[in-house]
Amino acid sequence: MTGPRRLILDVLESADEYMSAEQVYMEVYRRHPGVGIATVYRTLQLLAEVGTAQRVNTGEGKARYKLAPAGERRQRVILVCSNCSRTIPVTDLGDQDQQRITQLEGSMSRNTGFAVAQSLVQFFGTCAECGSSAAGSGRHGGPARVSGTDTTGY
Amino acid sequence: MTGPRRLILDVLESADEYMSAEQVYMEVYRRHPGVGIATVYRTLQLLAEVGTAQRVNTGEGKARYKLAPAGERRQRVILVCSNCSRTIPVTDLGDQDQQRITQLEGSMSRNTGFAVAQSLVQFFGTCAECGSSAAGSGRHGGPARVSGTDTTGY
DNA sequence: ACACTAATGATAATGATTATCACTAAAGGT
DNA sequence: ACCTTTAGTGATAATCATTATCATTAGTGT
Repeated sequence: MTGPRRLILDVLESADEYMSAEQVYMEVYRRHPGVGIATVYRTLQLLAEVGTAQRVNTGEGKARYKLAPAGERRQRVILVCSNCSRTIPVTDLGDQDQQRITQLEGSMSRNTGFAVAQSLVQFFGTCAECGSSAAGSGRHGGPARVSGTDTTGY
Repeated sequence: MTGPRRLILDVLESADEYMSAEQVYMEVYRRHPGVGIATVYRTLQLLAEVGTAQRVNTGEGKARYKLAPAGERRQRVILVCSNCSRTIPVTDLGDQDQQRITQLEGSMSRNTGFAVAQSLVQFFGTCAECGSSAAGSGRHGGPARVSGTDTTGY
């Protein structure tokens, strides 16, 4: 664990949204100029391989990274706002929702023989802020919590 | 509807998997050299905008396209094999599975205020062929059907 | 035939990512 | 301490997918 790597890890730790490599680099640069962007890319790739970071592709033409939650989450759910292009990780998925994904996984495995190792569920649409505040293209909010008791089952 | 566009559409029609822009171009070229790759990109983008084609990002660093099914499917499920890198669209999702996704959408909307317009569920893992045949990196099979009565509910 | 527009093909330009390469710092052996 | 090896680094060139540019062409209506 070298200096630059530690720094990049810290930057990821202090973020709650998915960050692009460039965003990571800018923050790294702000805290300690002199670290090359190549190292950022290398380290992000390394972290993703090792499983420390998660990598997603939201369709912007670049990858985004986030620190993997402690409990080794195989199932990731993210909301991608088509308006402000925020990428909101759903950090605390409710039991019911988690089960739904697990059931989907089982269904795939059963019906197609595909052995699922990881799941990525992406919802595209309009985030709460963009939905209420007419339009605009601002930047706002934090990660989403979705747990809670889902009495309706819907 | 011009010649090149017709041709590109035909190519997409005759494929059952998601194709990269380059794959489309190669097939277009095979059938009728002279069509530029720029036109392929332009047309794919157009088709995706209009909703005729679906565009997904599997994490390879390039987009893949497939003709959108007739019934305007908002919910897409694809299996991405980490071994042979096949991208298998799940064309015929069972009612139960479809409902599960709809329920997930509802859950998001209810808990975070995010208005879901489209869903993309990606499962990463090992496809049946790669799973059984030890390893290797071949190319095989067609699209997956997942309907059928799911008695276990799992 | 004539002007007008949308579409095309070739190619340059861009943006994200990866590869190369010389250099440094840490680690090990002697 | 000295030499060797190795992993990691920063700068930068190279690559890959995609988009923009631009002159040319194919239609279309007059």
